[in-house]
Amino acid sequence: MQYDYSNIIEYLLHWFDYNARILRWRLEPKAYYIWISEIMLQQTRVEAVKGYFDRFVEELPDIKALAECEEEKLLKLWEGLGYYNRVRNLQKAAKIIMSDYQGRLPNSYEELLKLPGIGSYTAGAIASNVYKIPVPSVDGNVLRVAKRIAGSFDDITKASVKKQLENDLREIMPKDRPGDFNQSLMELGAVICIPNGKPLCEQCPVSHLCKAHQQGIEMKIPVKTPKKSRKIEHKTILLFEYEEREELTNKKQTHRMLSYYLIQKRNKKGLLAGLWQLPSLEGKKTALEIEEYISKMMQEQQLDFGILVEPLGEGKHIFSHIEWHMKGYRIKLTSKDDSSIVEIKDMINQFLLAENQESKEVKWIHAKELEDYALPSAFDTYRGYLME
DNA sequence: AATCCGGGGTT
DNA sequence: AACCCAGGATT
Repeated sequence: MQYDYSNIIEYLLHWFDYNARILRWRLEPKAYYIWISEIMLQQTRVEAVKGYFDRFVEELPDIKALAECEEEKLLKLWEGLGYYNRVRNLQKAAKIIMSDYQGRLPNSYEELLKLPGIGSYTAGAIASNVYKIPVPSVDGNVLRVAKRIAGSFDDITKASVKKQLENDLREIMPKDRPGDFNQSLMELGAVICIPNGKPLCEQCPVSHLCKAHQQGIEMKIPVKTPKKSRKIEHKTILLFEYEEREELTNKKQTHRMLSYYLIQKRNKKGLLAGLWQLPSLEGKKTALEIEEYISKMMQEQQLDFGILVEPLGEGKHIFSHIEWHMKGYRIKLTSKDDSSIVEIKDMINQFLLAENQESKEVKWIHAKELEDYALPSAFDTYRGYLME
């Protein structure tokens, strides 16, 4: 054992009894709720999860409902939470649970670990909280808290350091309240022994046992190797628009114009997998390049449409590991003859295929229909240009 | 062991 | 602008 943490248990549990935040999955700690919350909480703050959790379990109240949910609806429920593989794995696991585990979450650490989306942290969290199994669940909070208490300069980005801590904690888990002990470590990390800024050691129930506090080196721990800098990608966002005349029976108006916009399904793998996007091109194109591009394409498709290219300004979106620097254009298509929107749609589809992009589903929608499709916030700069 | 995968709040 | 978050899967 590298460090003996057994002295902190009683203080942390007592502190937790009086200071635990009130969270829905704590009030009603069903296996399904614990599972869903733990997946949502991966790399995501409690405050961000609350609303998503309530909506999710209302729409999908049990494992069966989750297993049977349409992917489109699932992604919409997850839209904005990020790391979308989490929700795909959630459903994969739900299907496995329905077919192999009689619809109930497995009740051992090892079996939980086999399910997609469940690693050592989540398996420990479910096992200890739902089934009272004395196993640790080590996340970023626990690593920070533990290393400060031990006064250790171990690099917590190393997998070996996490494994060592898991082993040390496994030996001293309180048999009566393993779940509460795990939660108390995380709660302390989230509220007192915080990641950004100075920890609130005056309020800490274990400051008298904390090596970092004794030596005044709280801010020097934990040690982490810096992350790789973000890569910058330049993109051109295309807002294809087409107006159609809608006849009205209304006496005051005989008709009105309705706008269609083009959205496109993203690849099944990679960034924002399976979500929708506005069609885009690599690099920042000029308006002239866009016009030439489409003219050429119309010739090849032997269709003649009027086009109007309007610059929509620049936008930026920052992911954790990539930056998108975007330039947008509205491309308004106007019919010169009786050609239907079907032909235009085909033309655009061909256009996108011809540009050596993967074959992706495209859809013409009204602005209002956007609420049915998961269009991530990376496109917020241009979302506002969609009008009814 | 590195790299990929979001989005938003803090400092 | 940099850092981090109730991490896991893939390479």
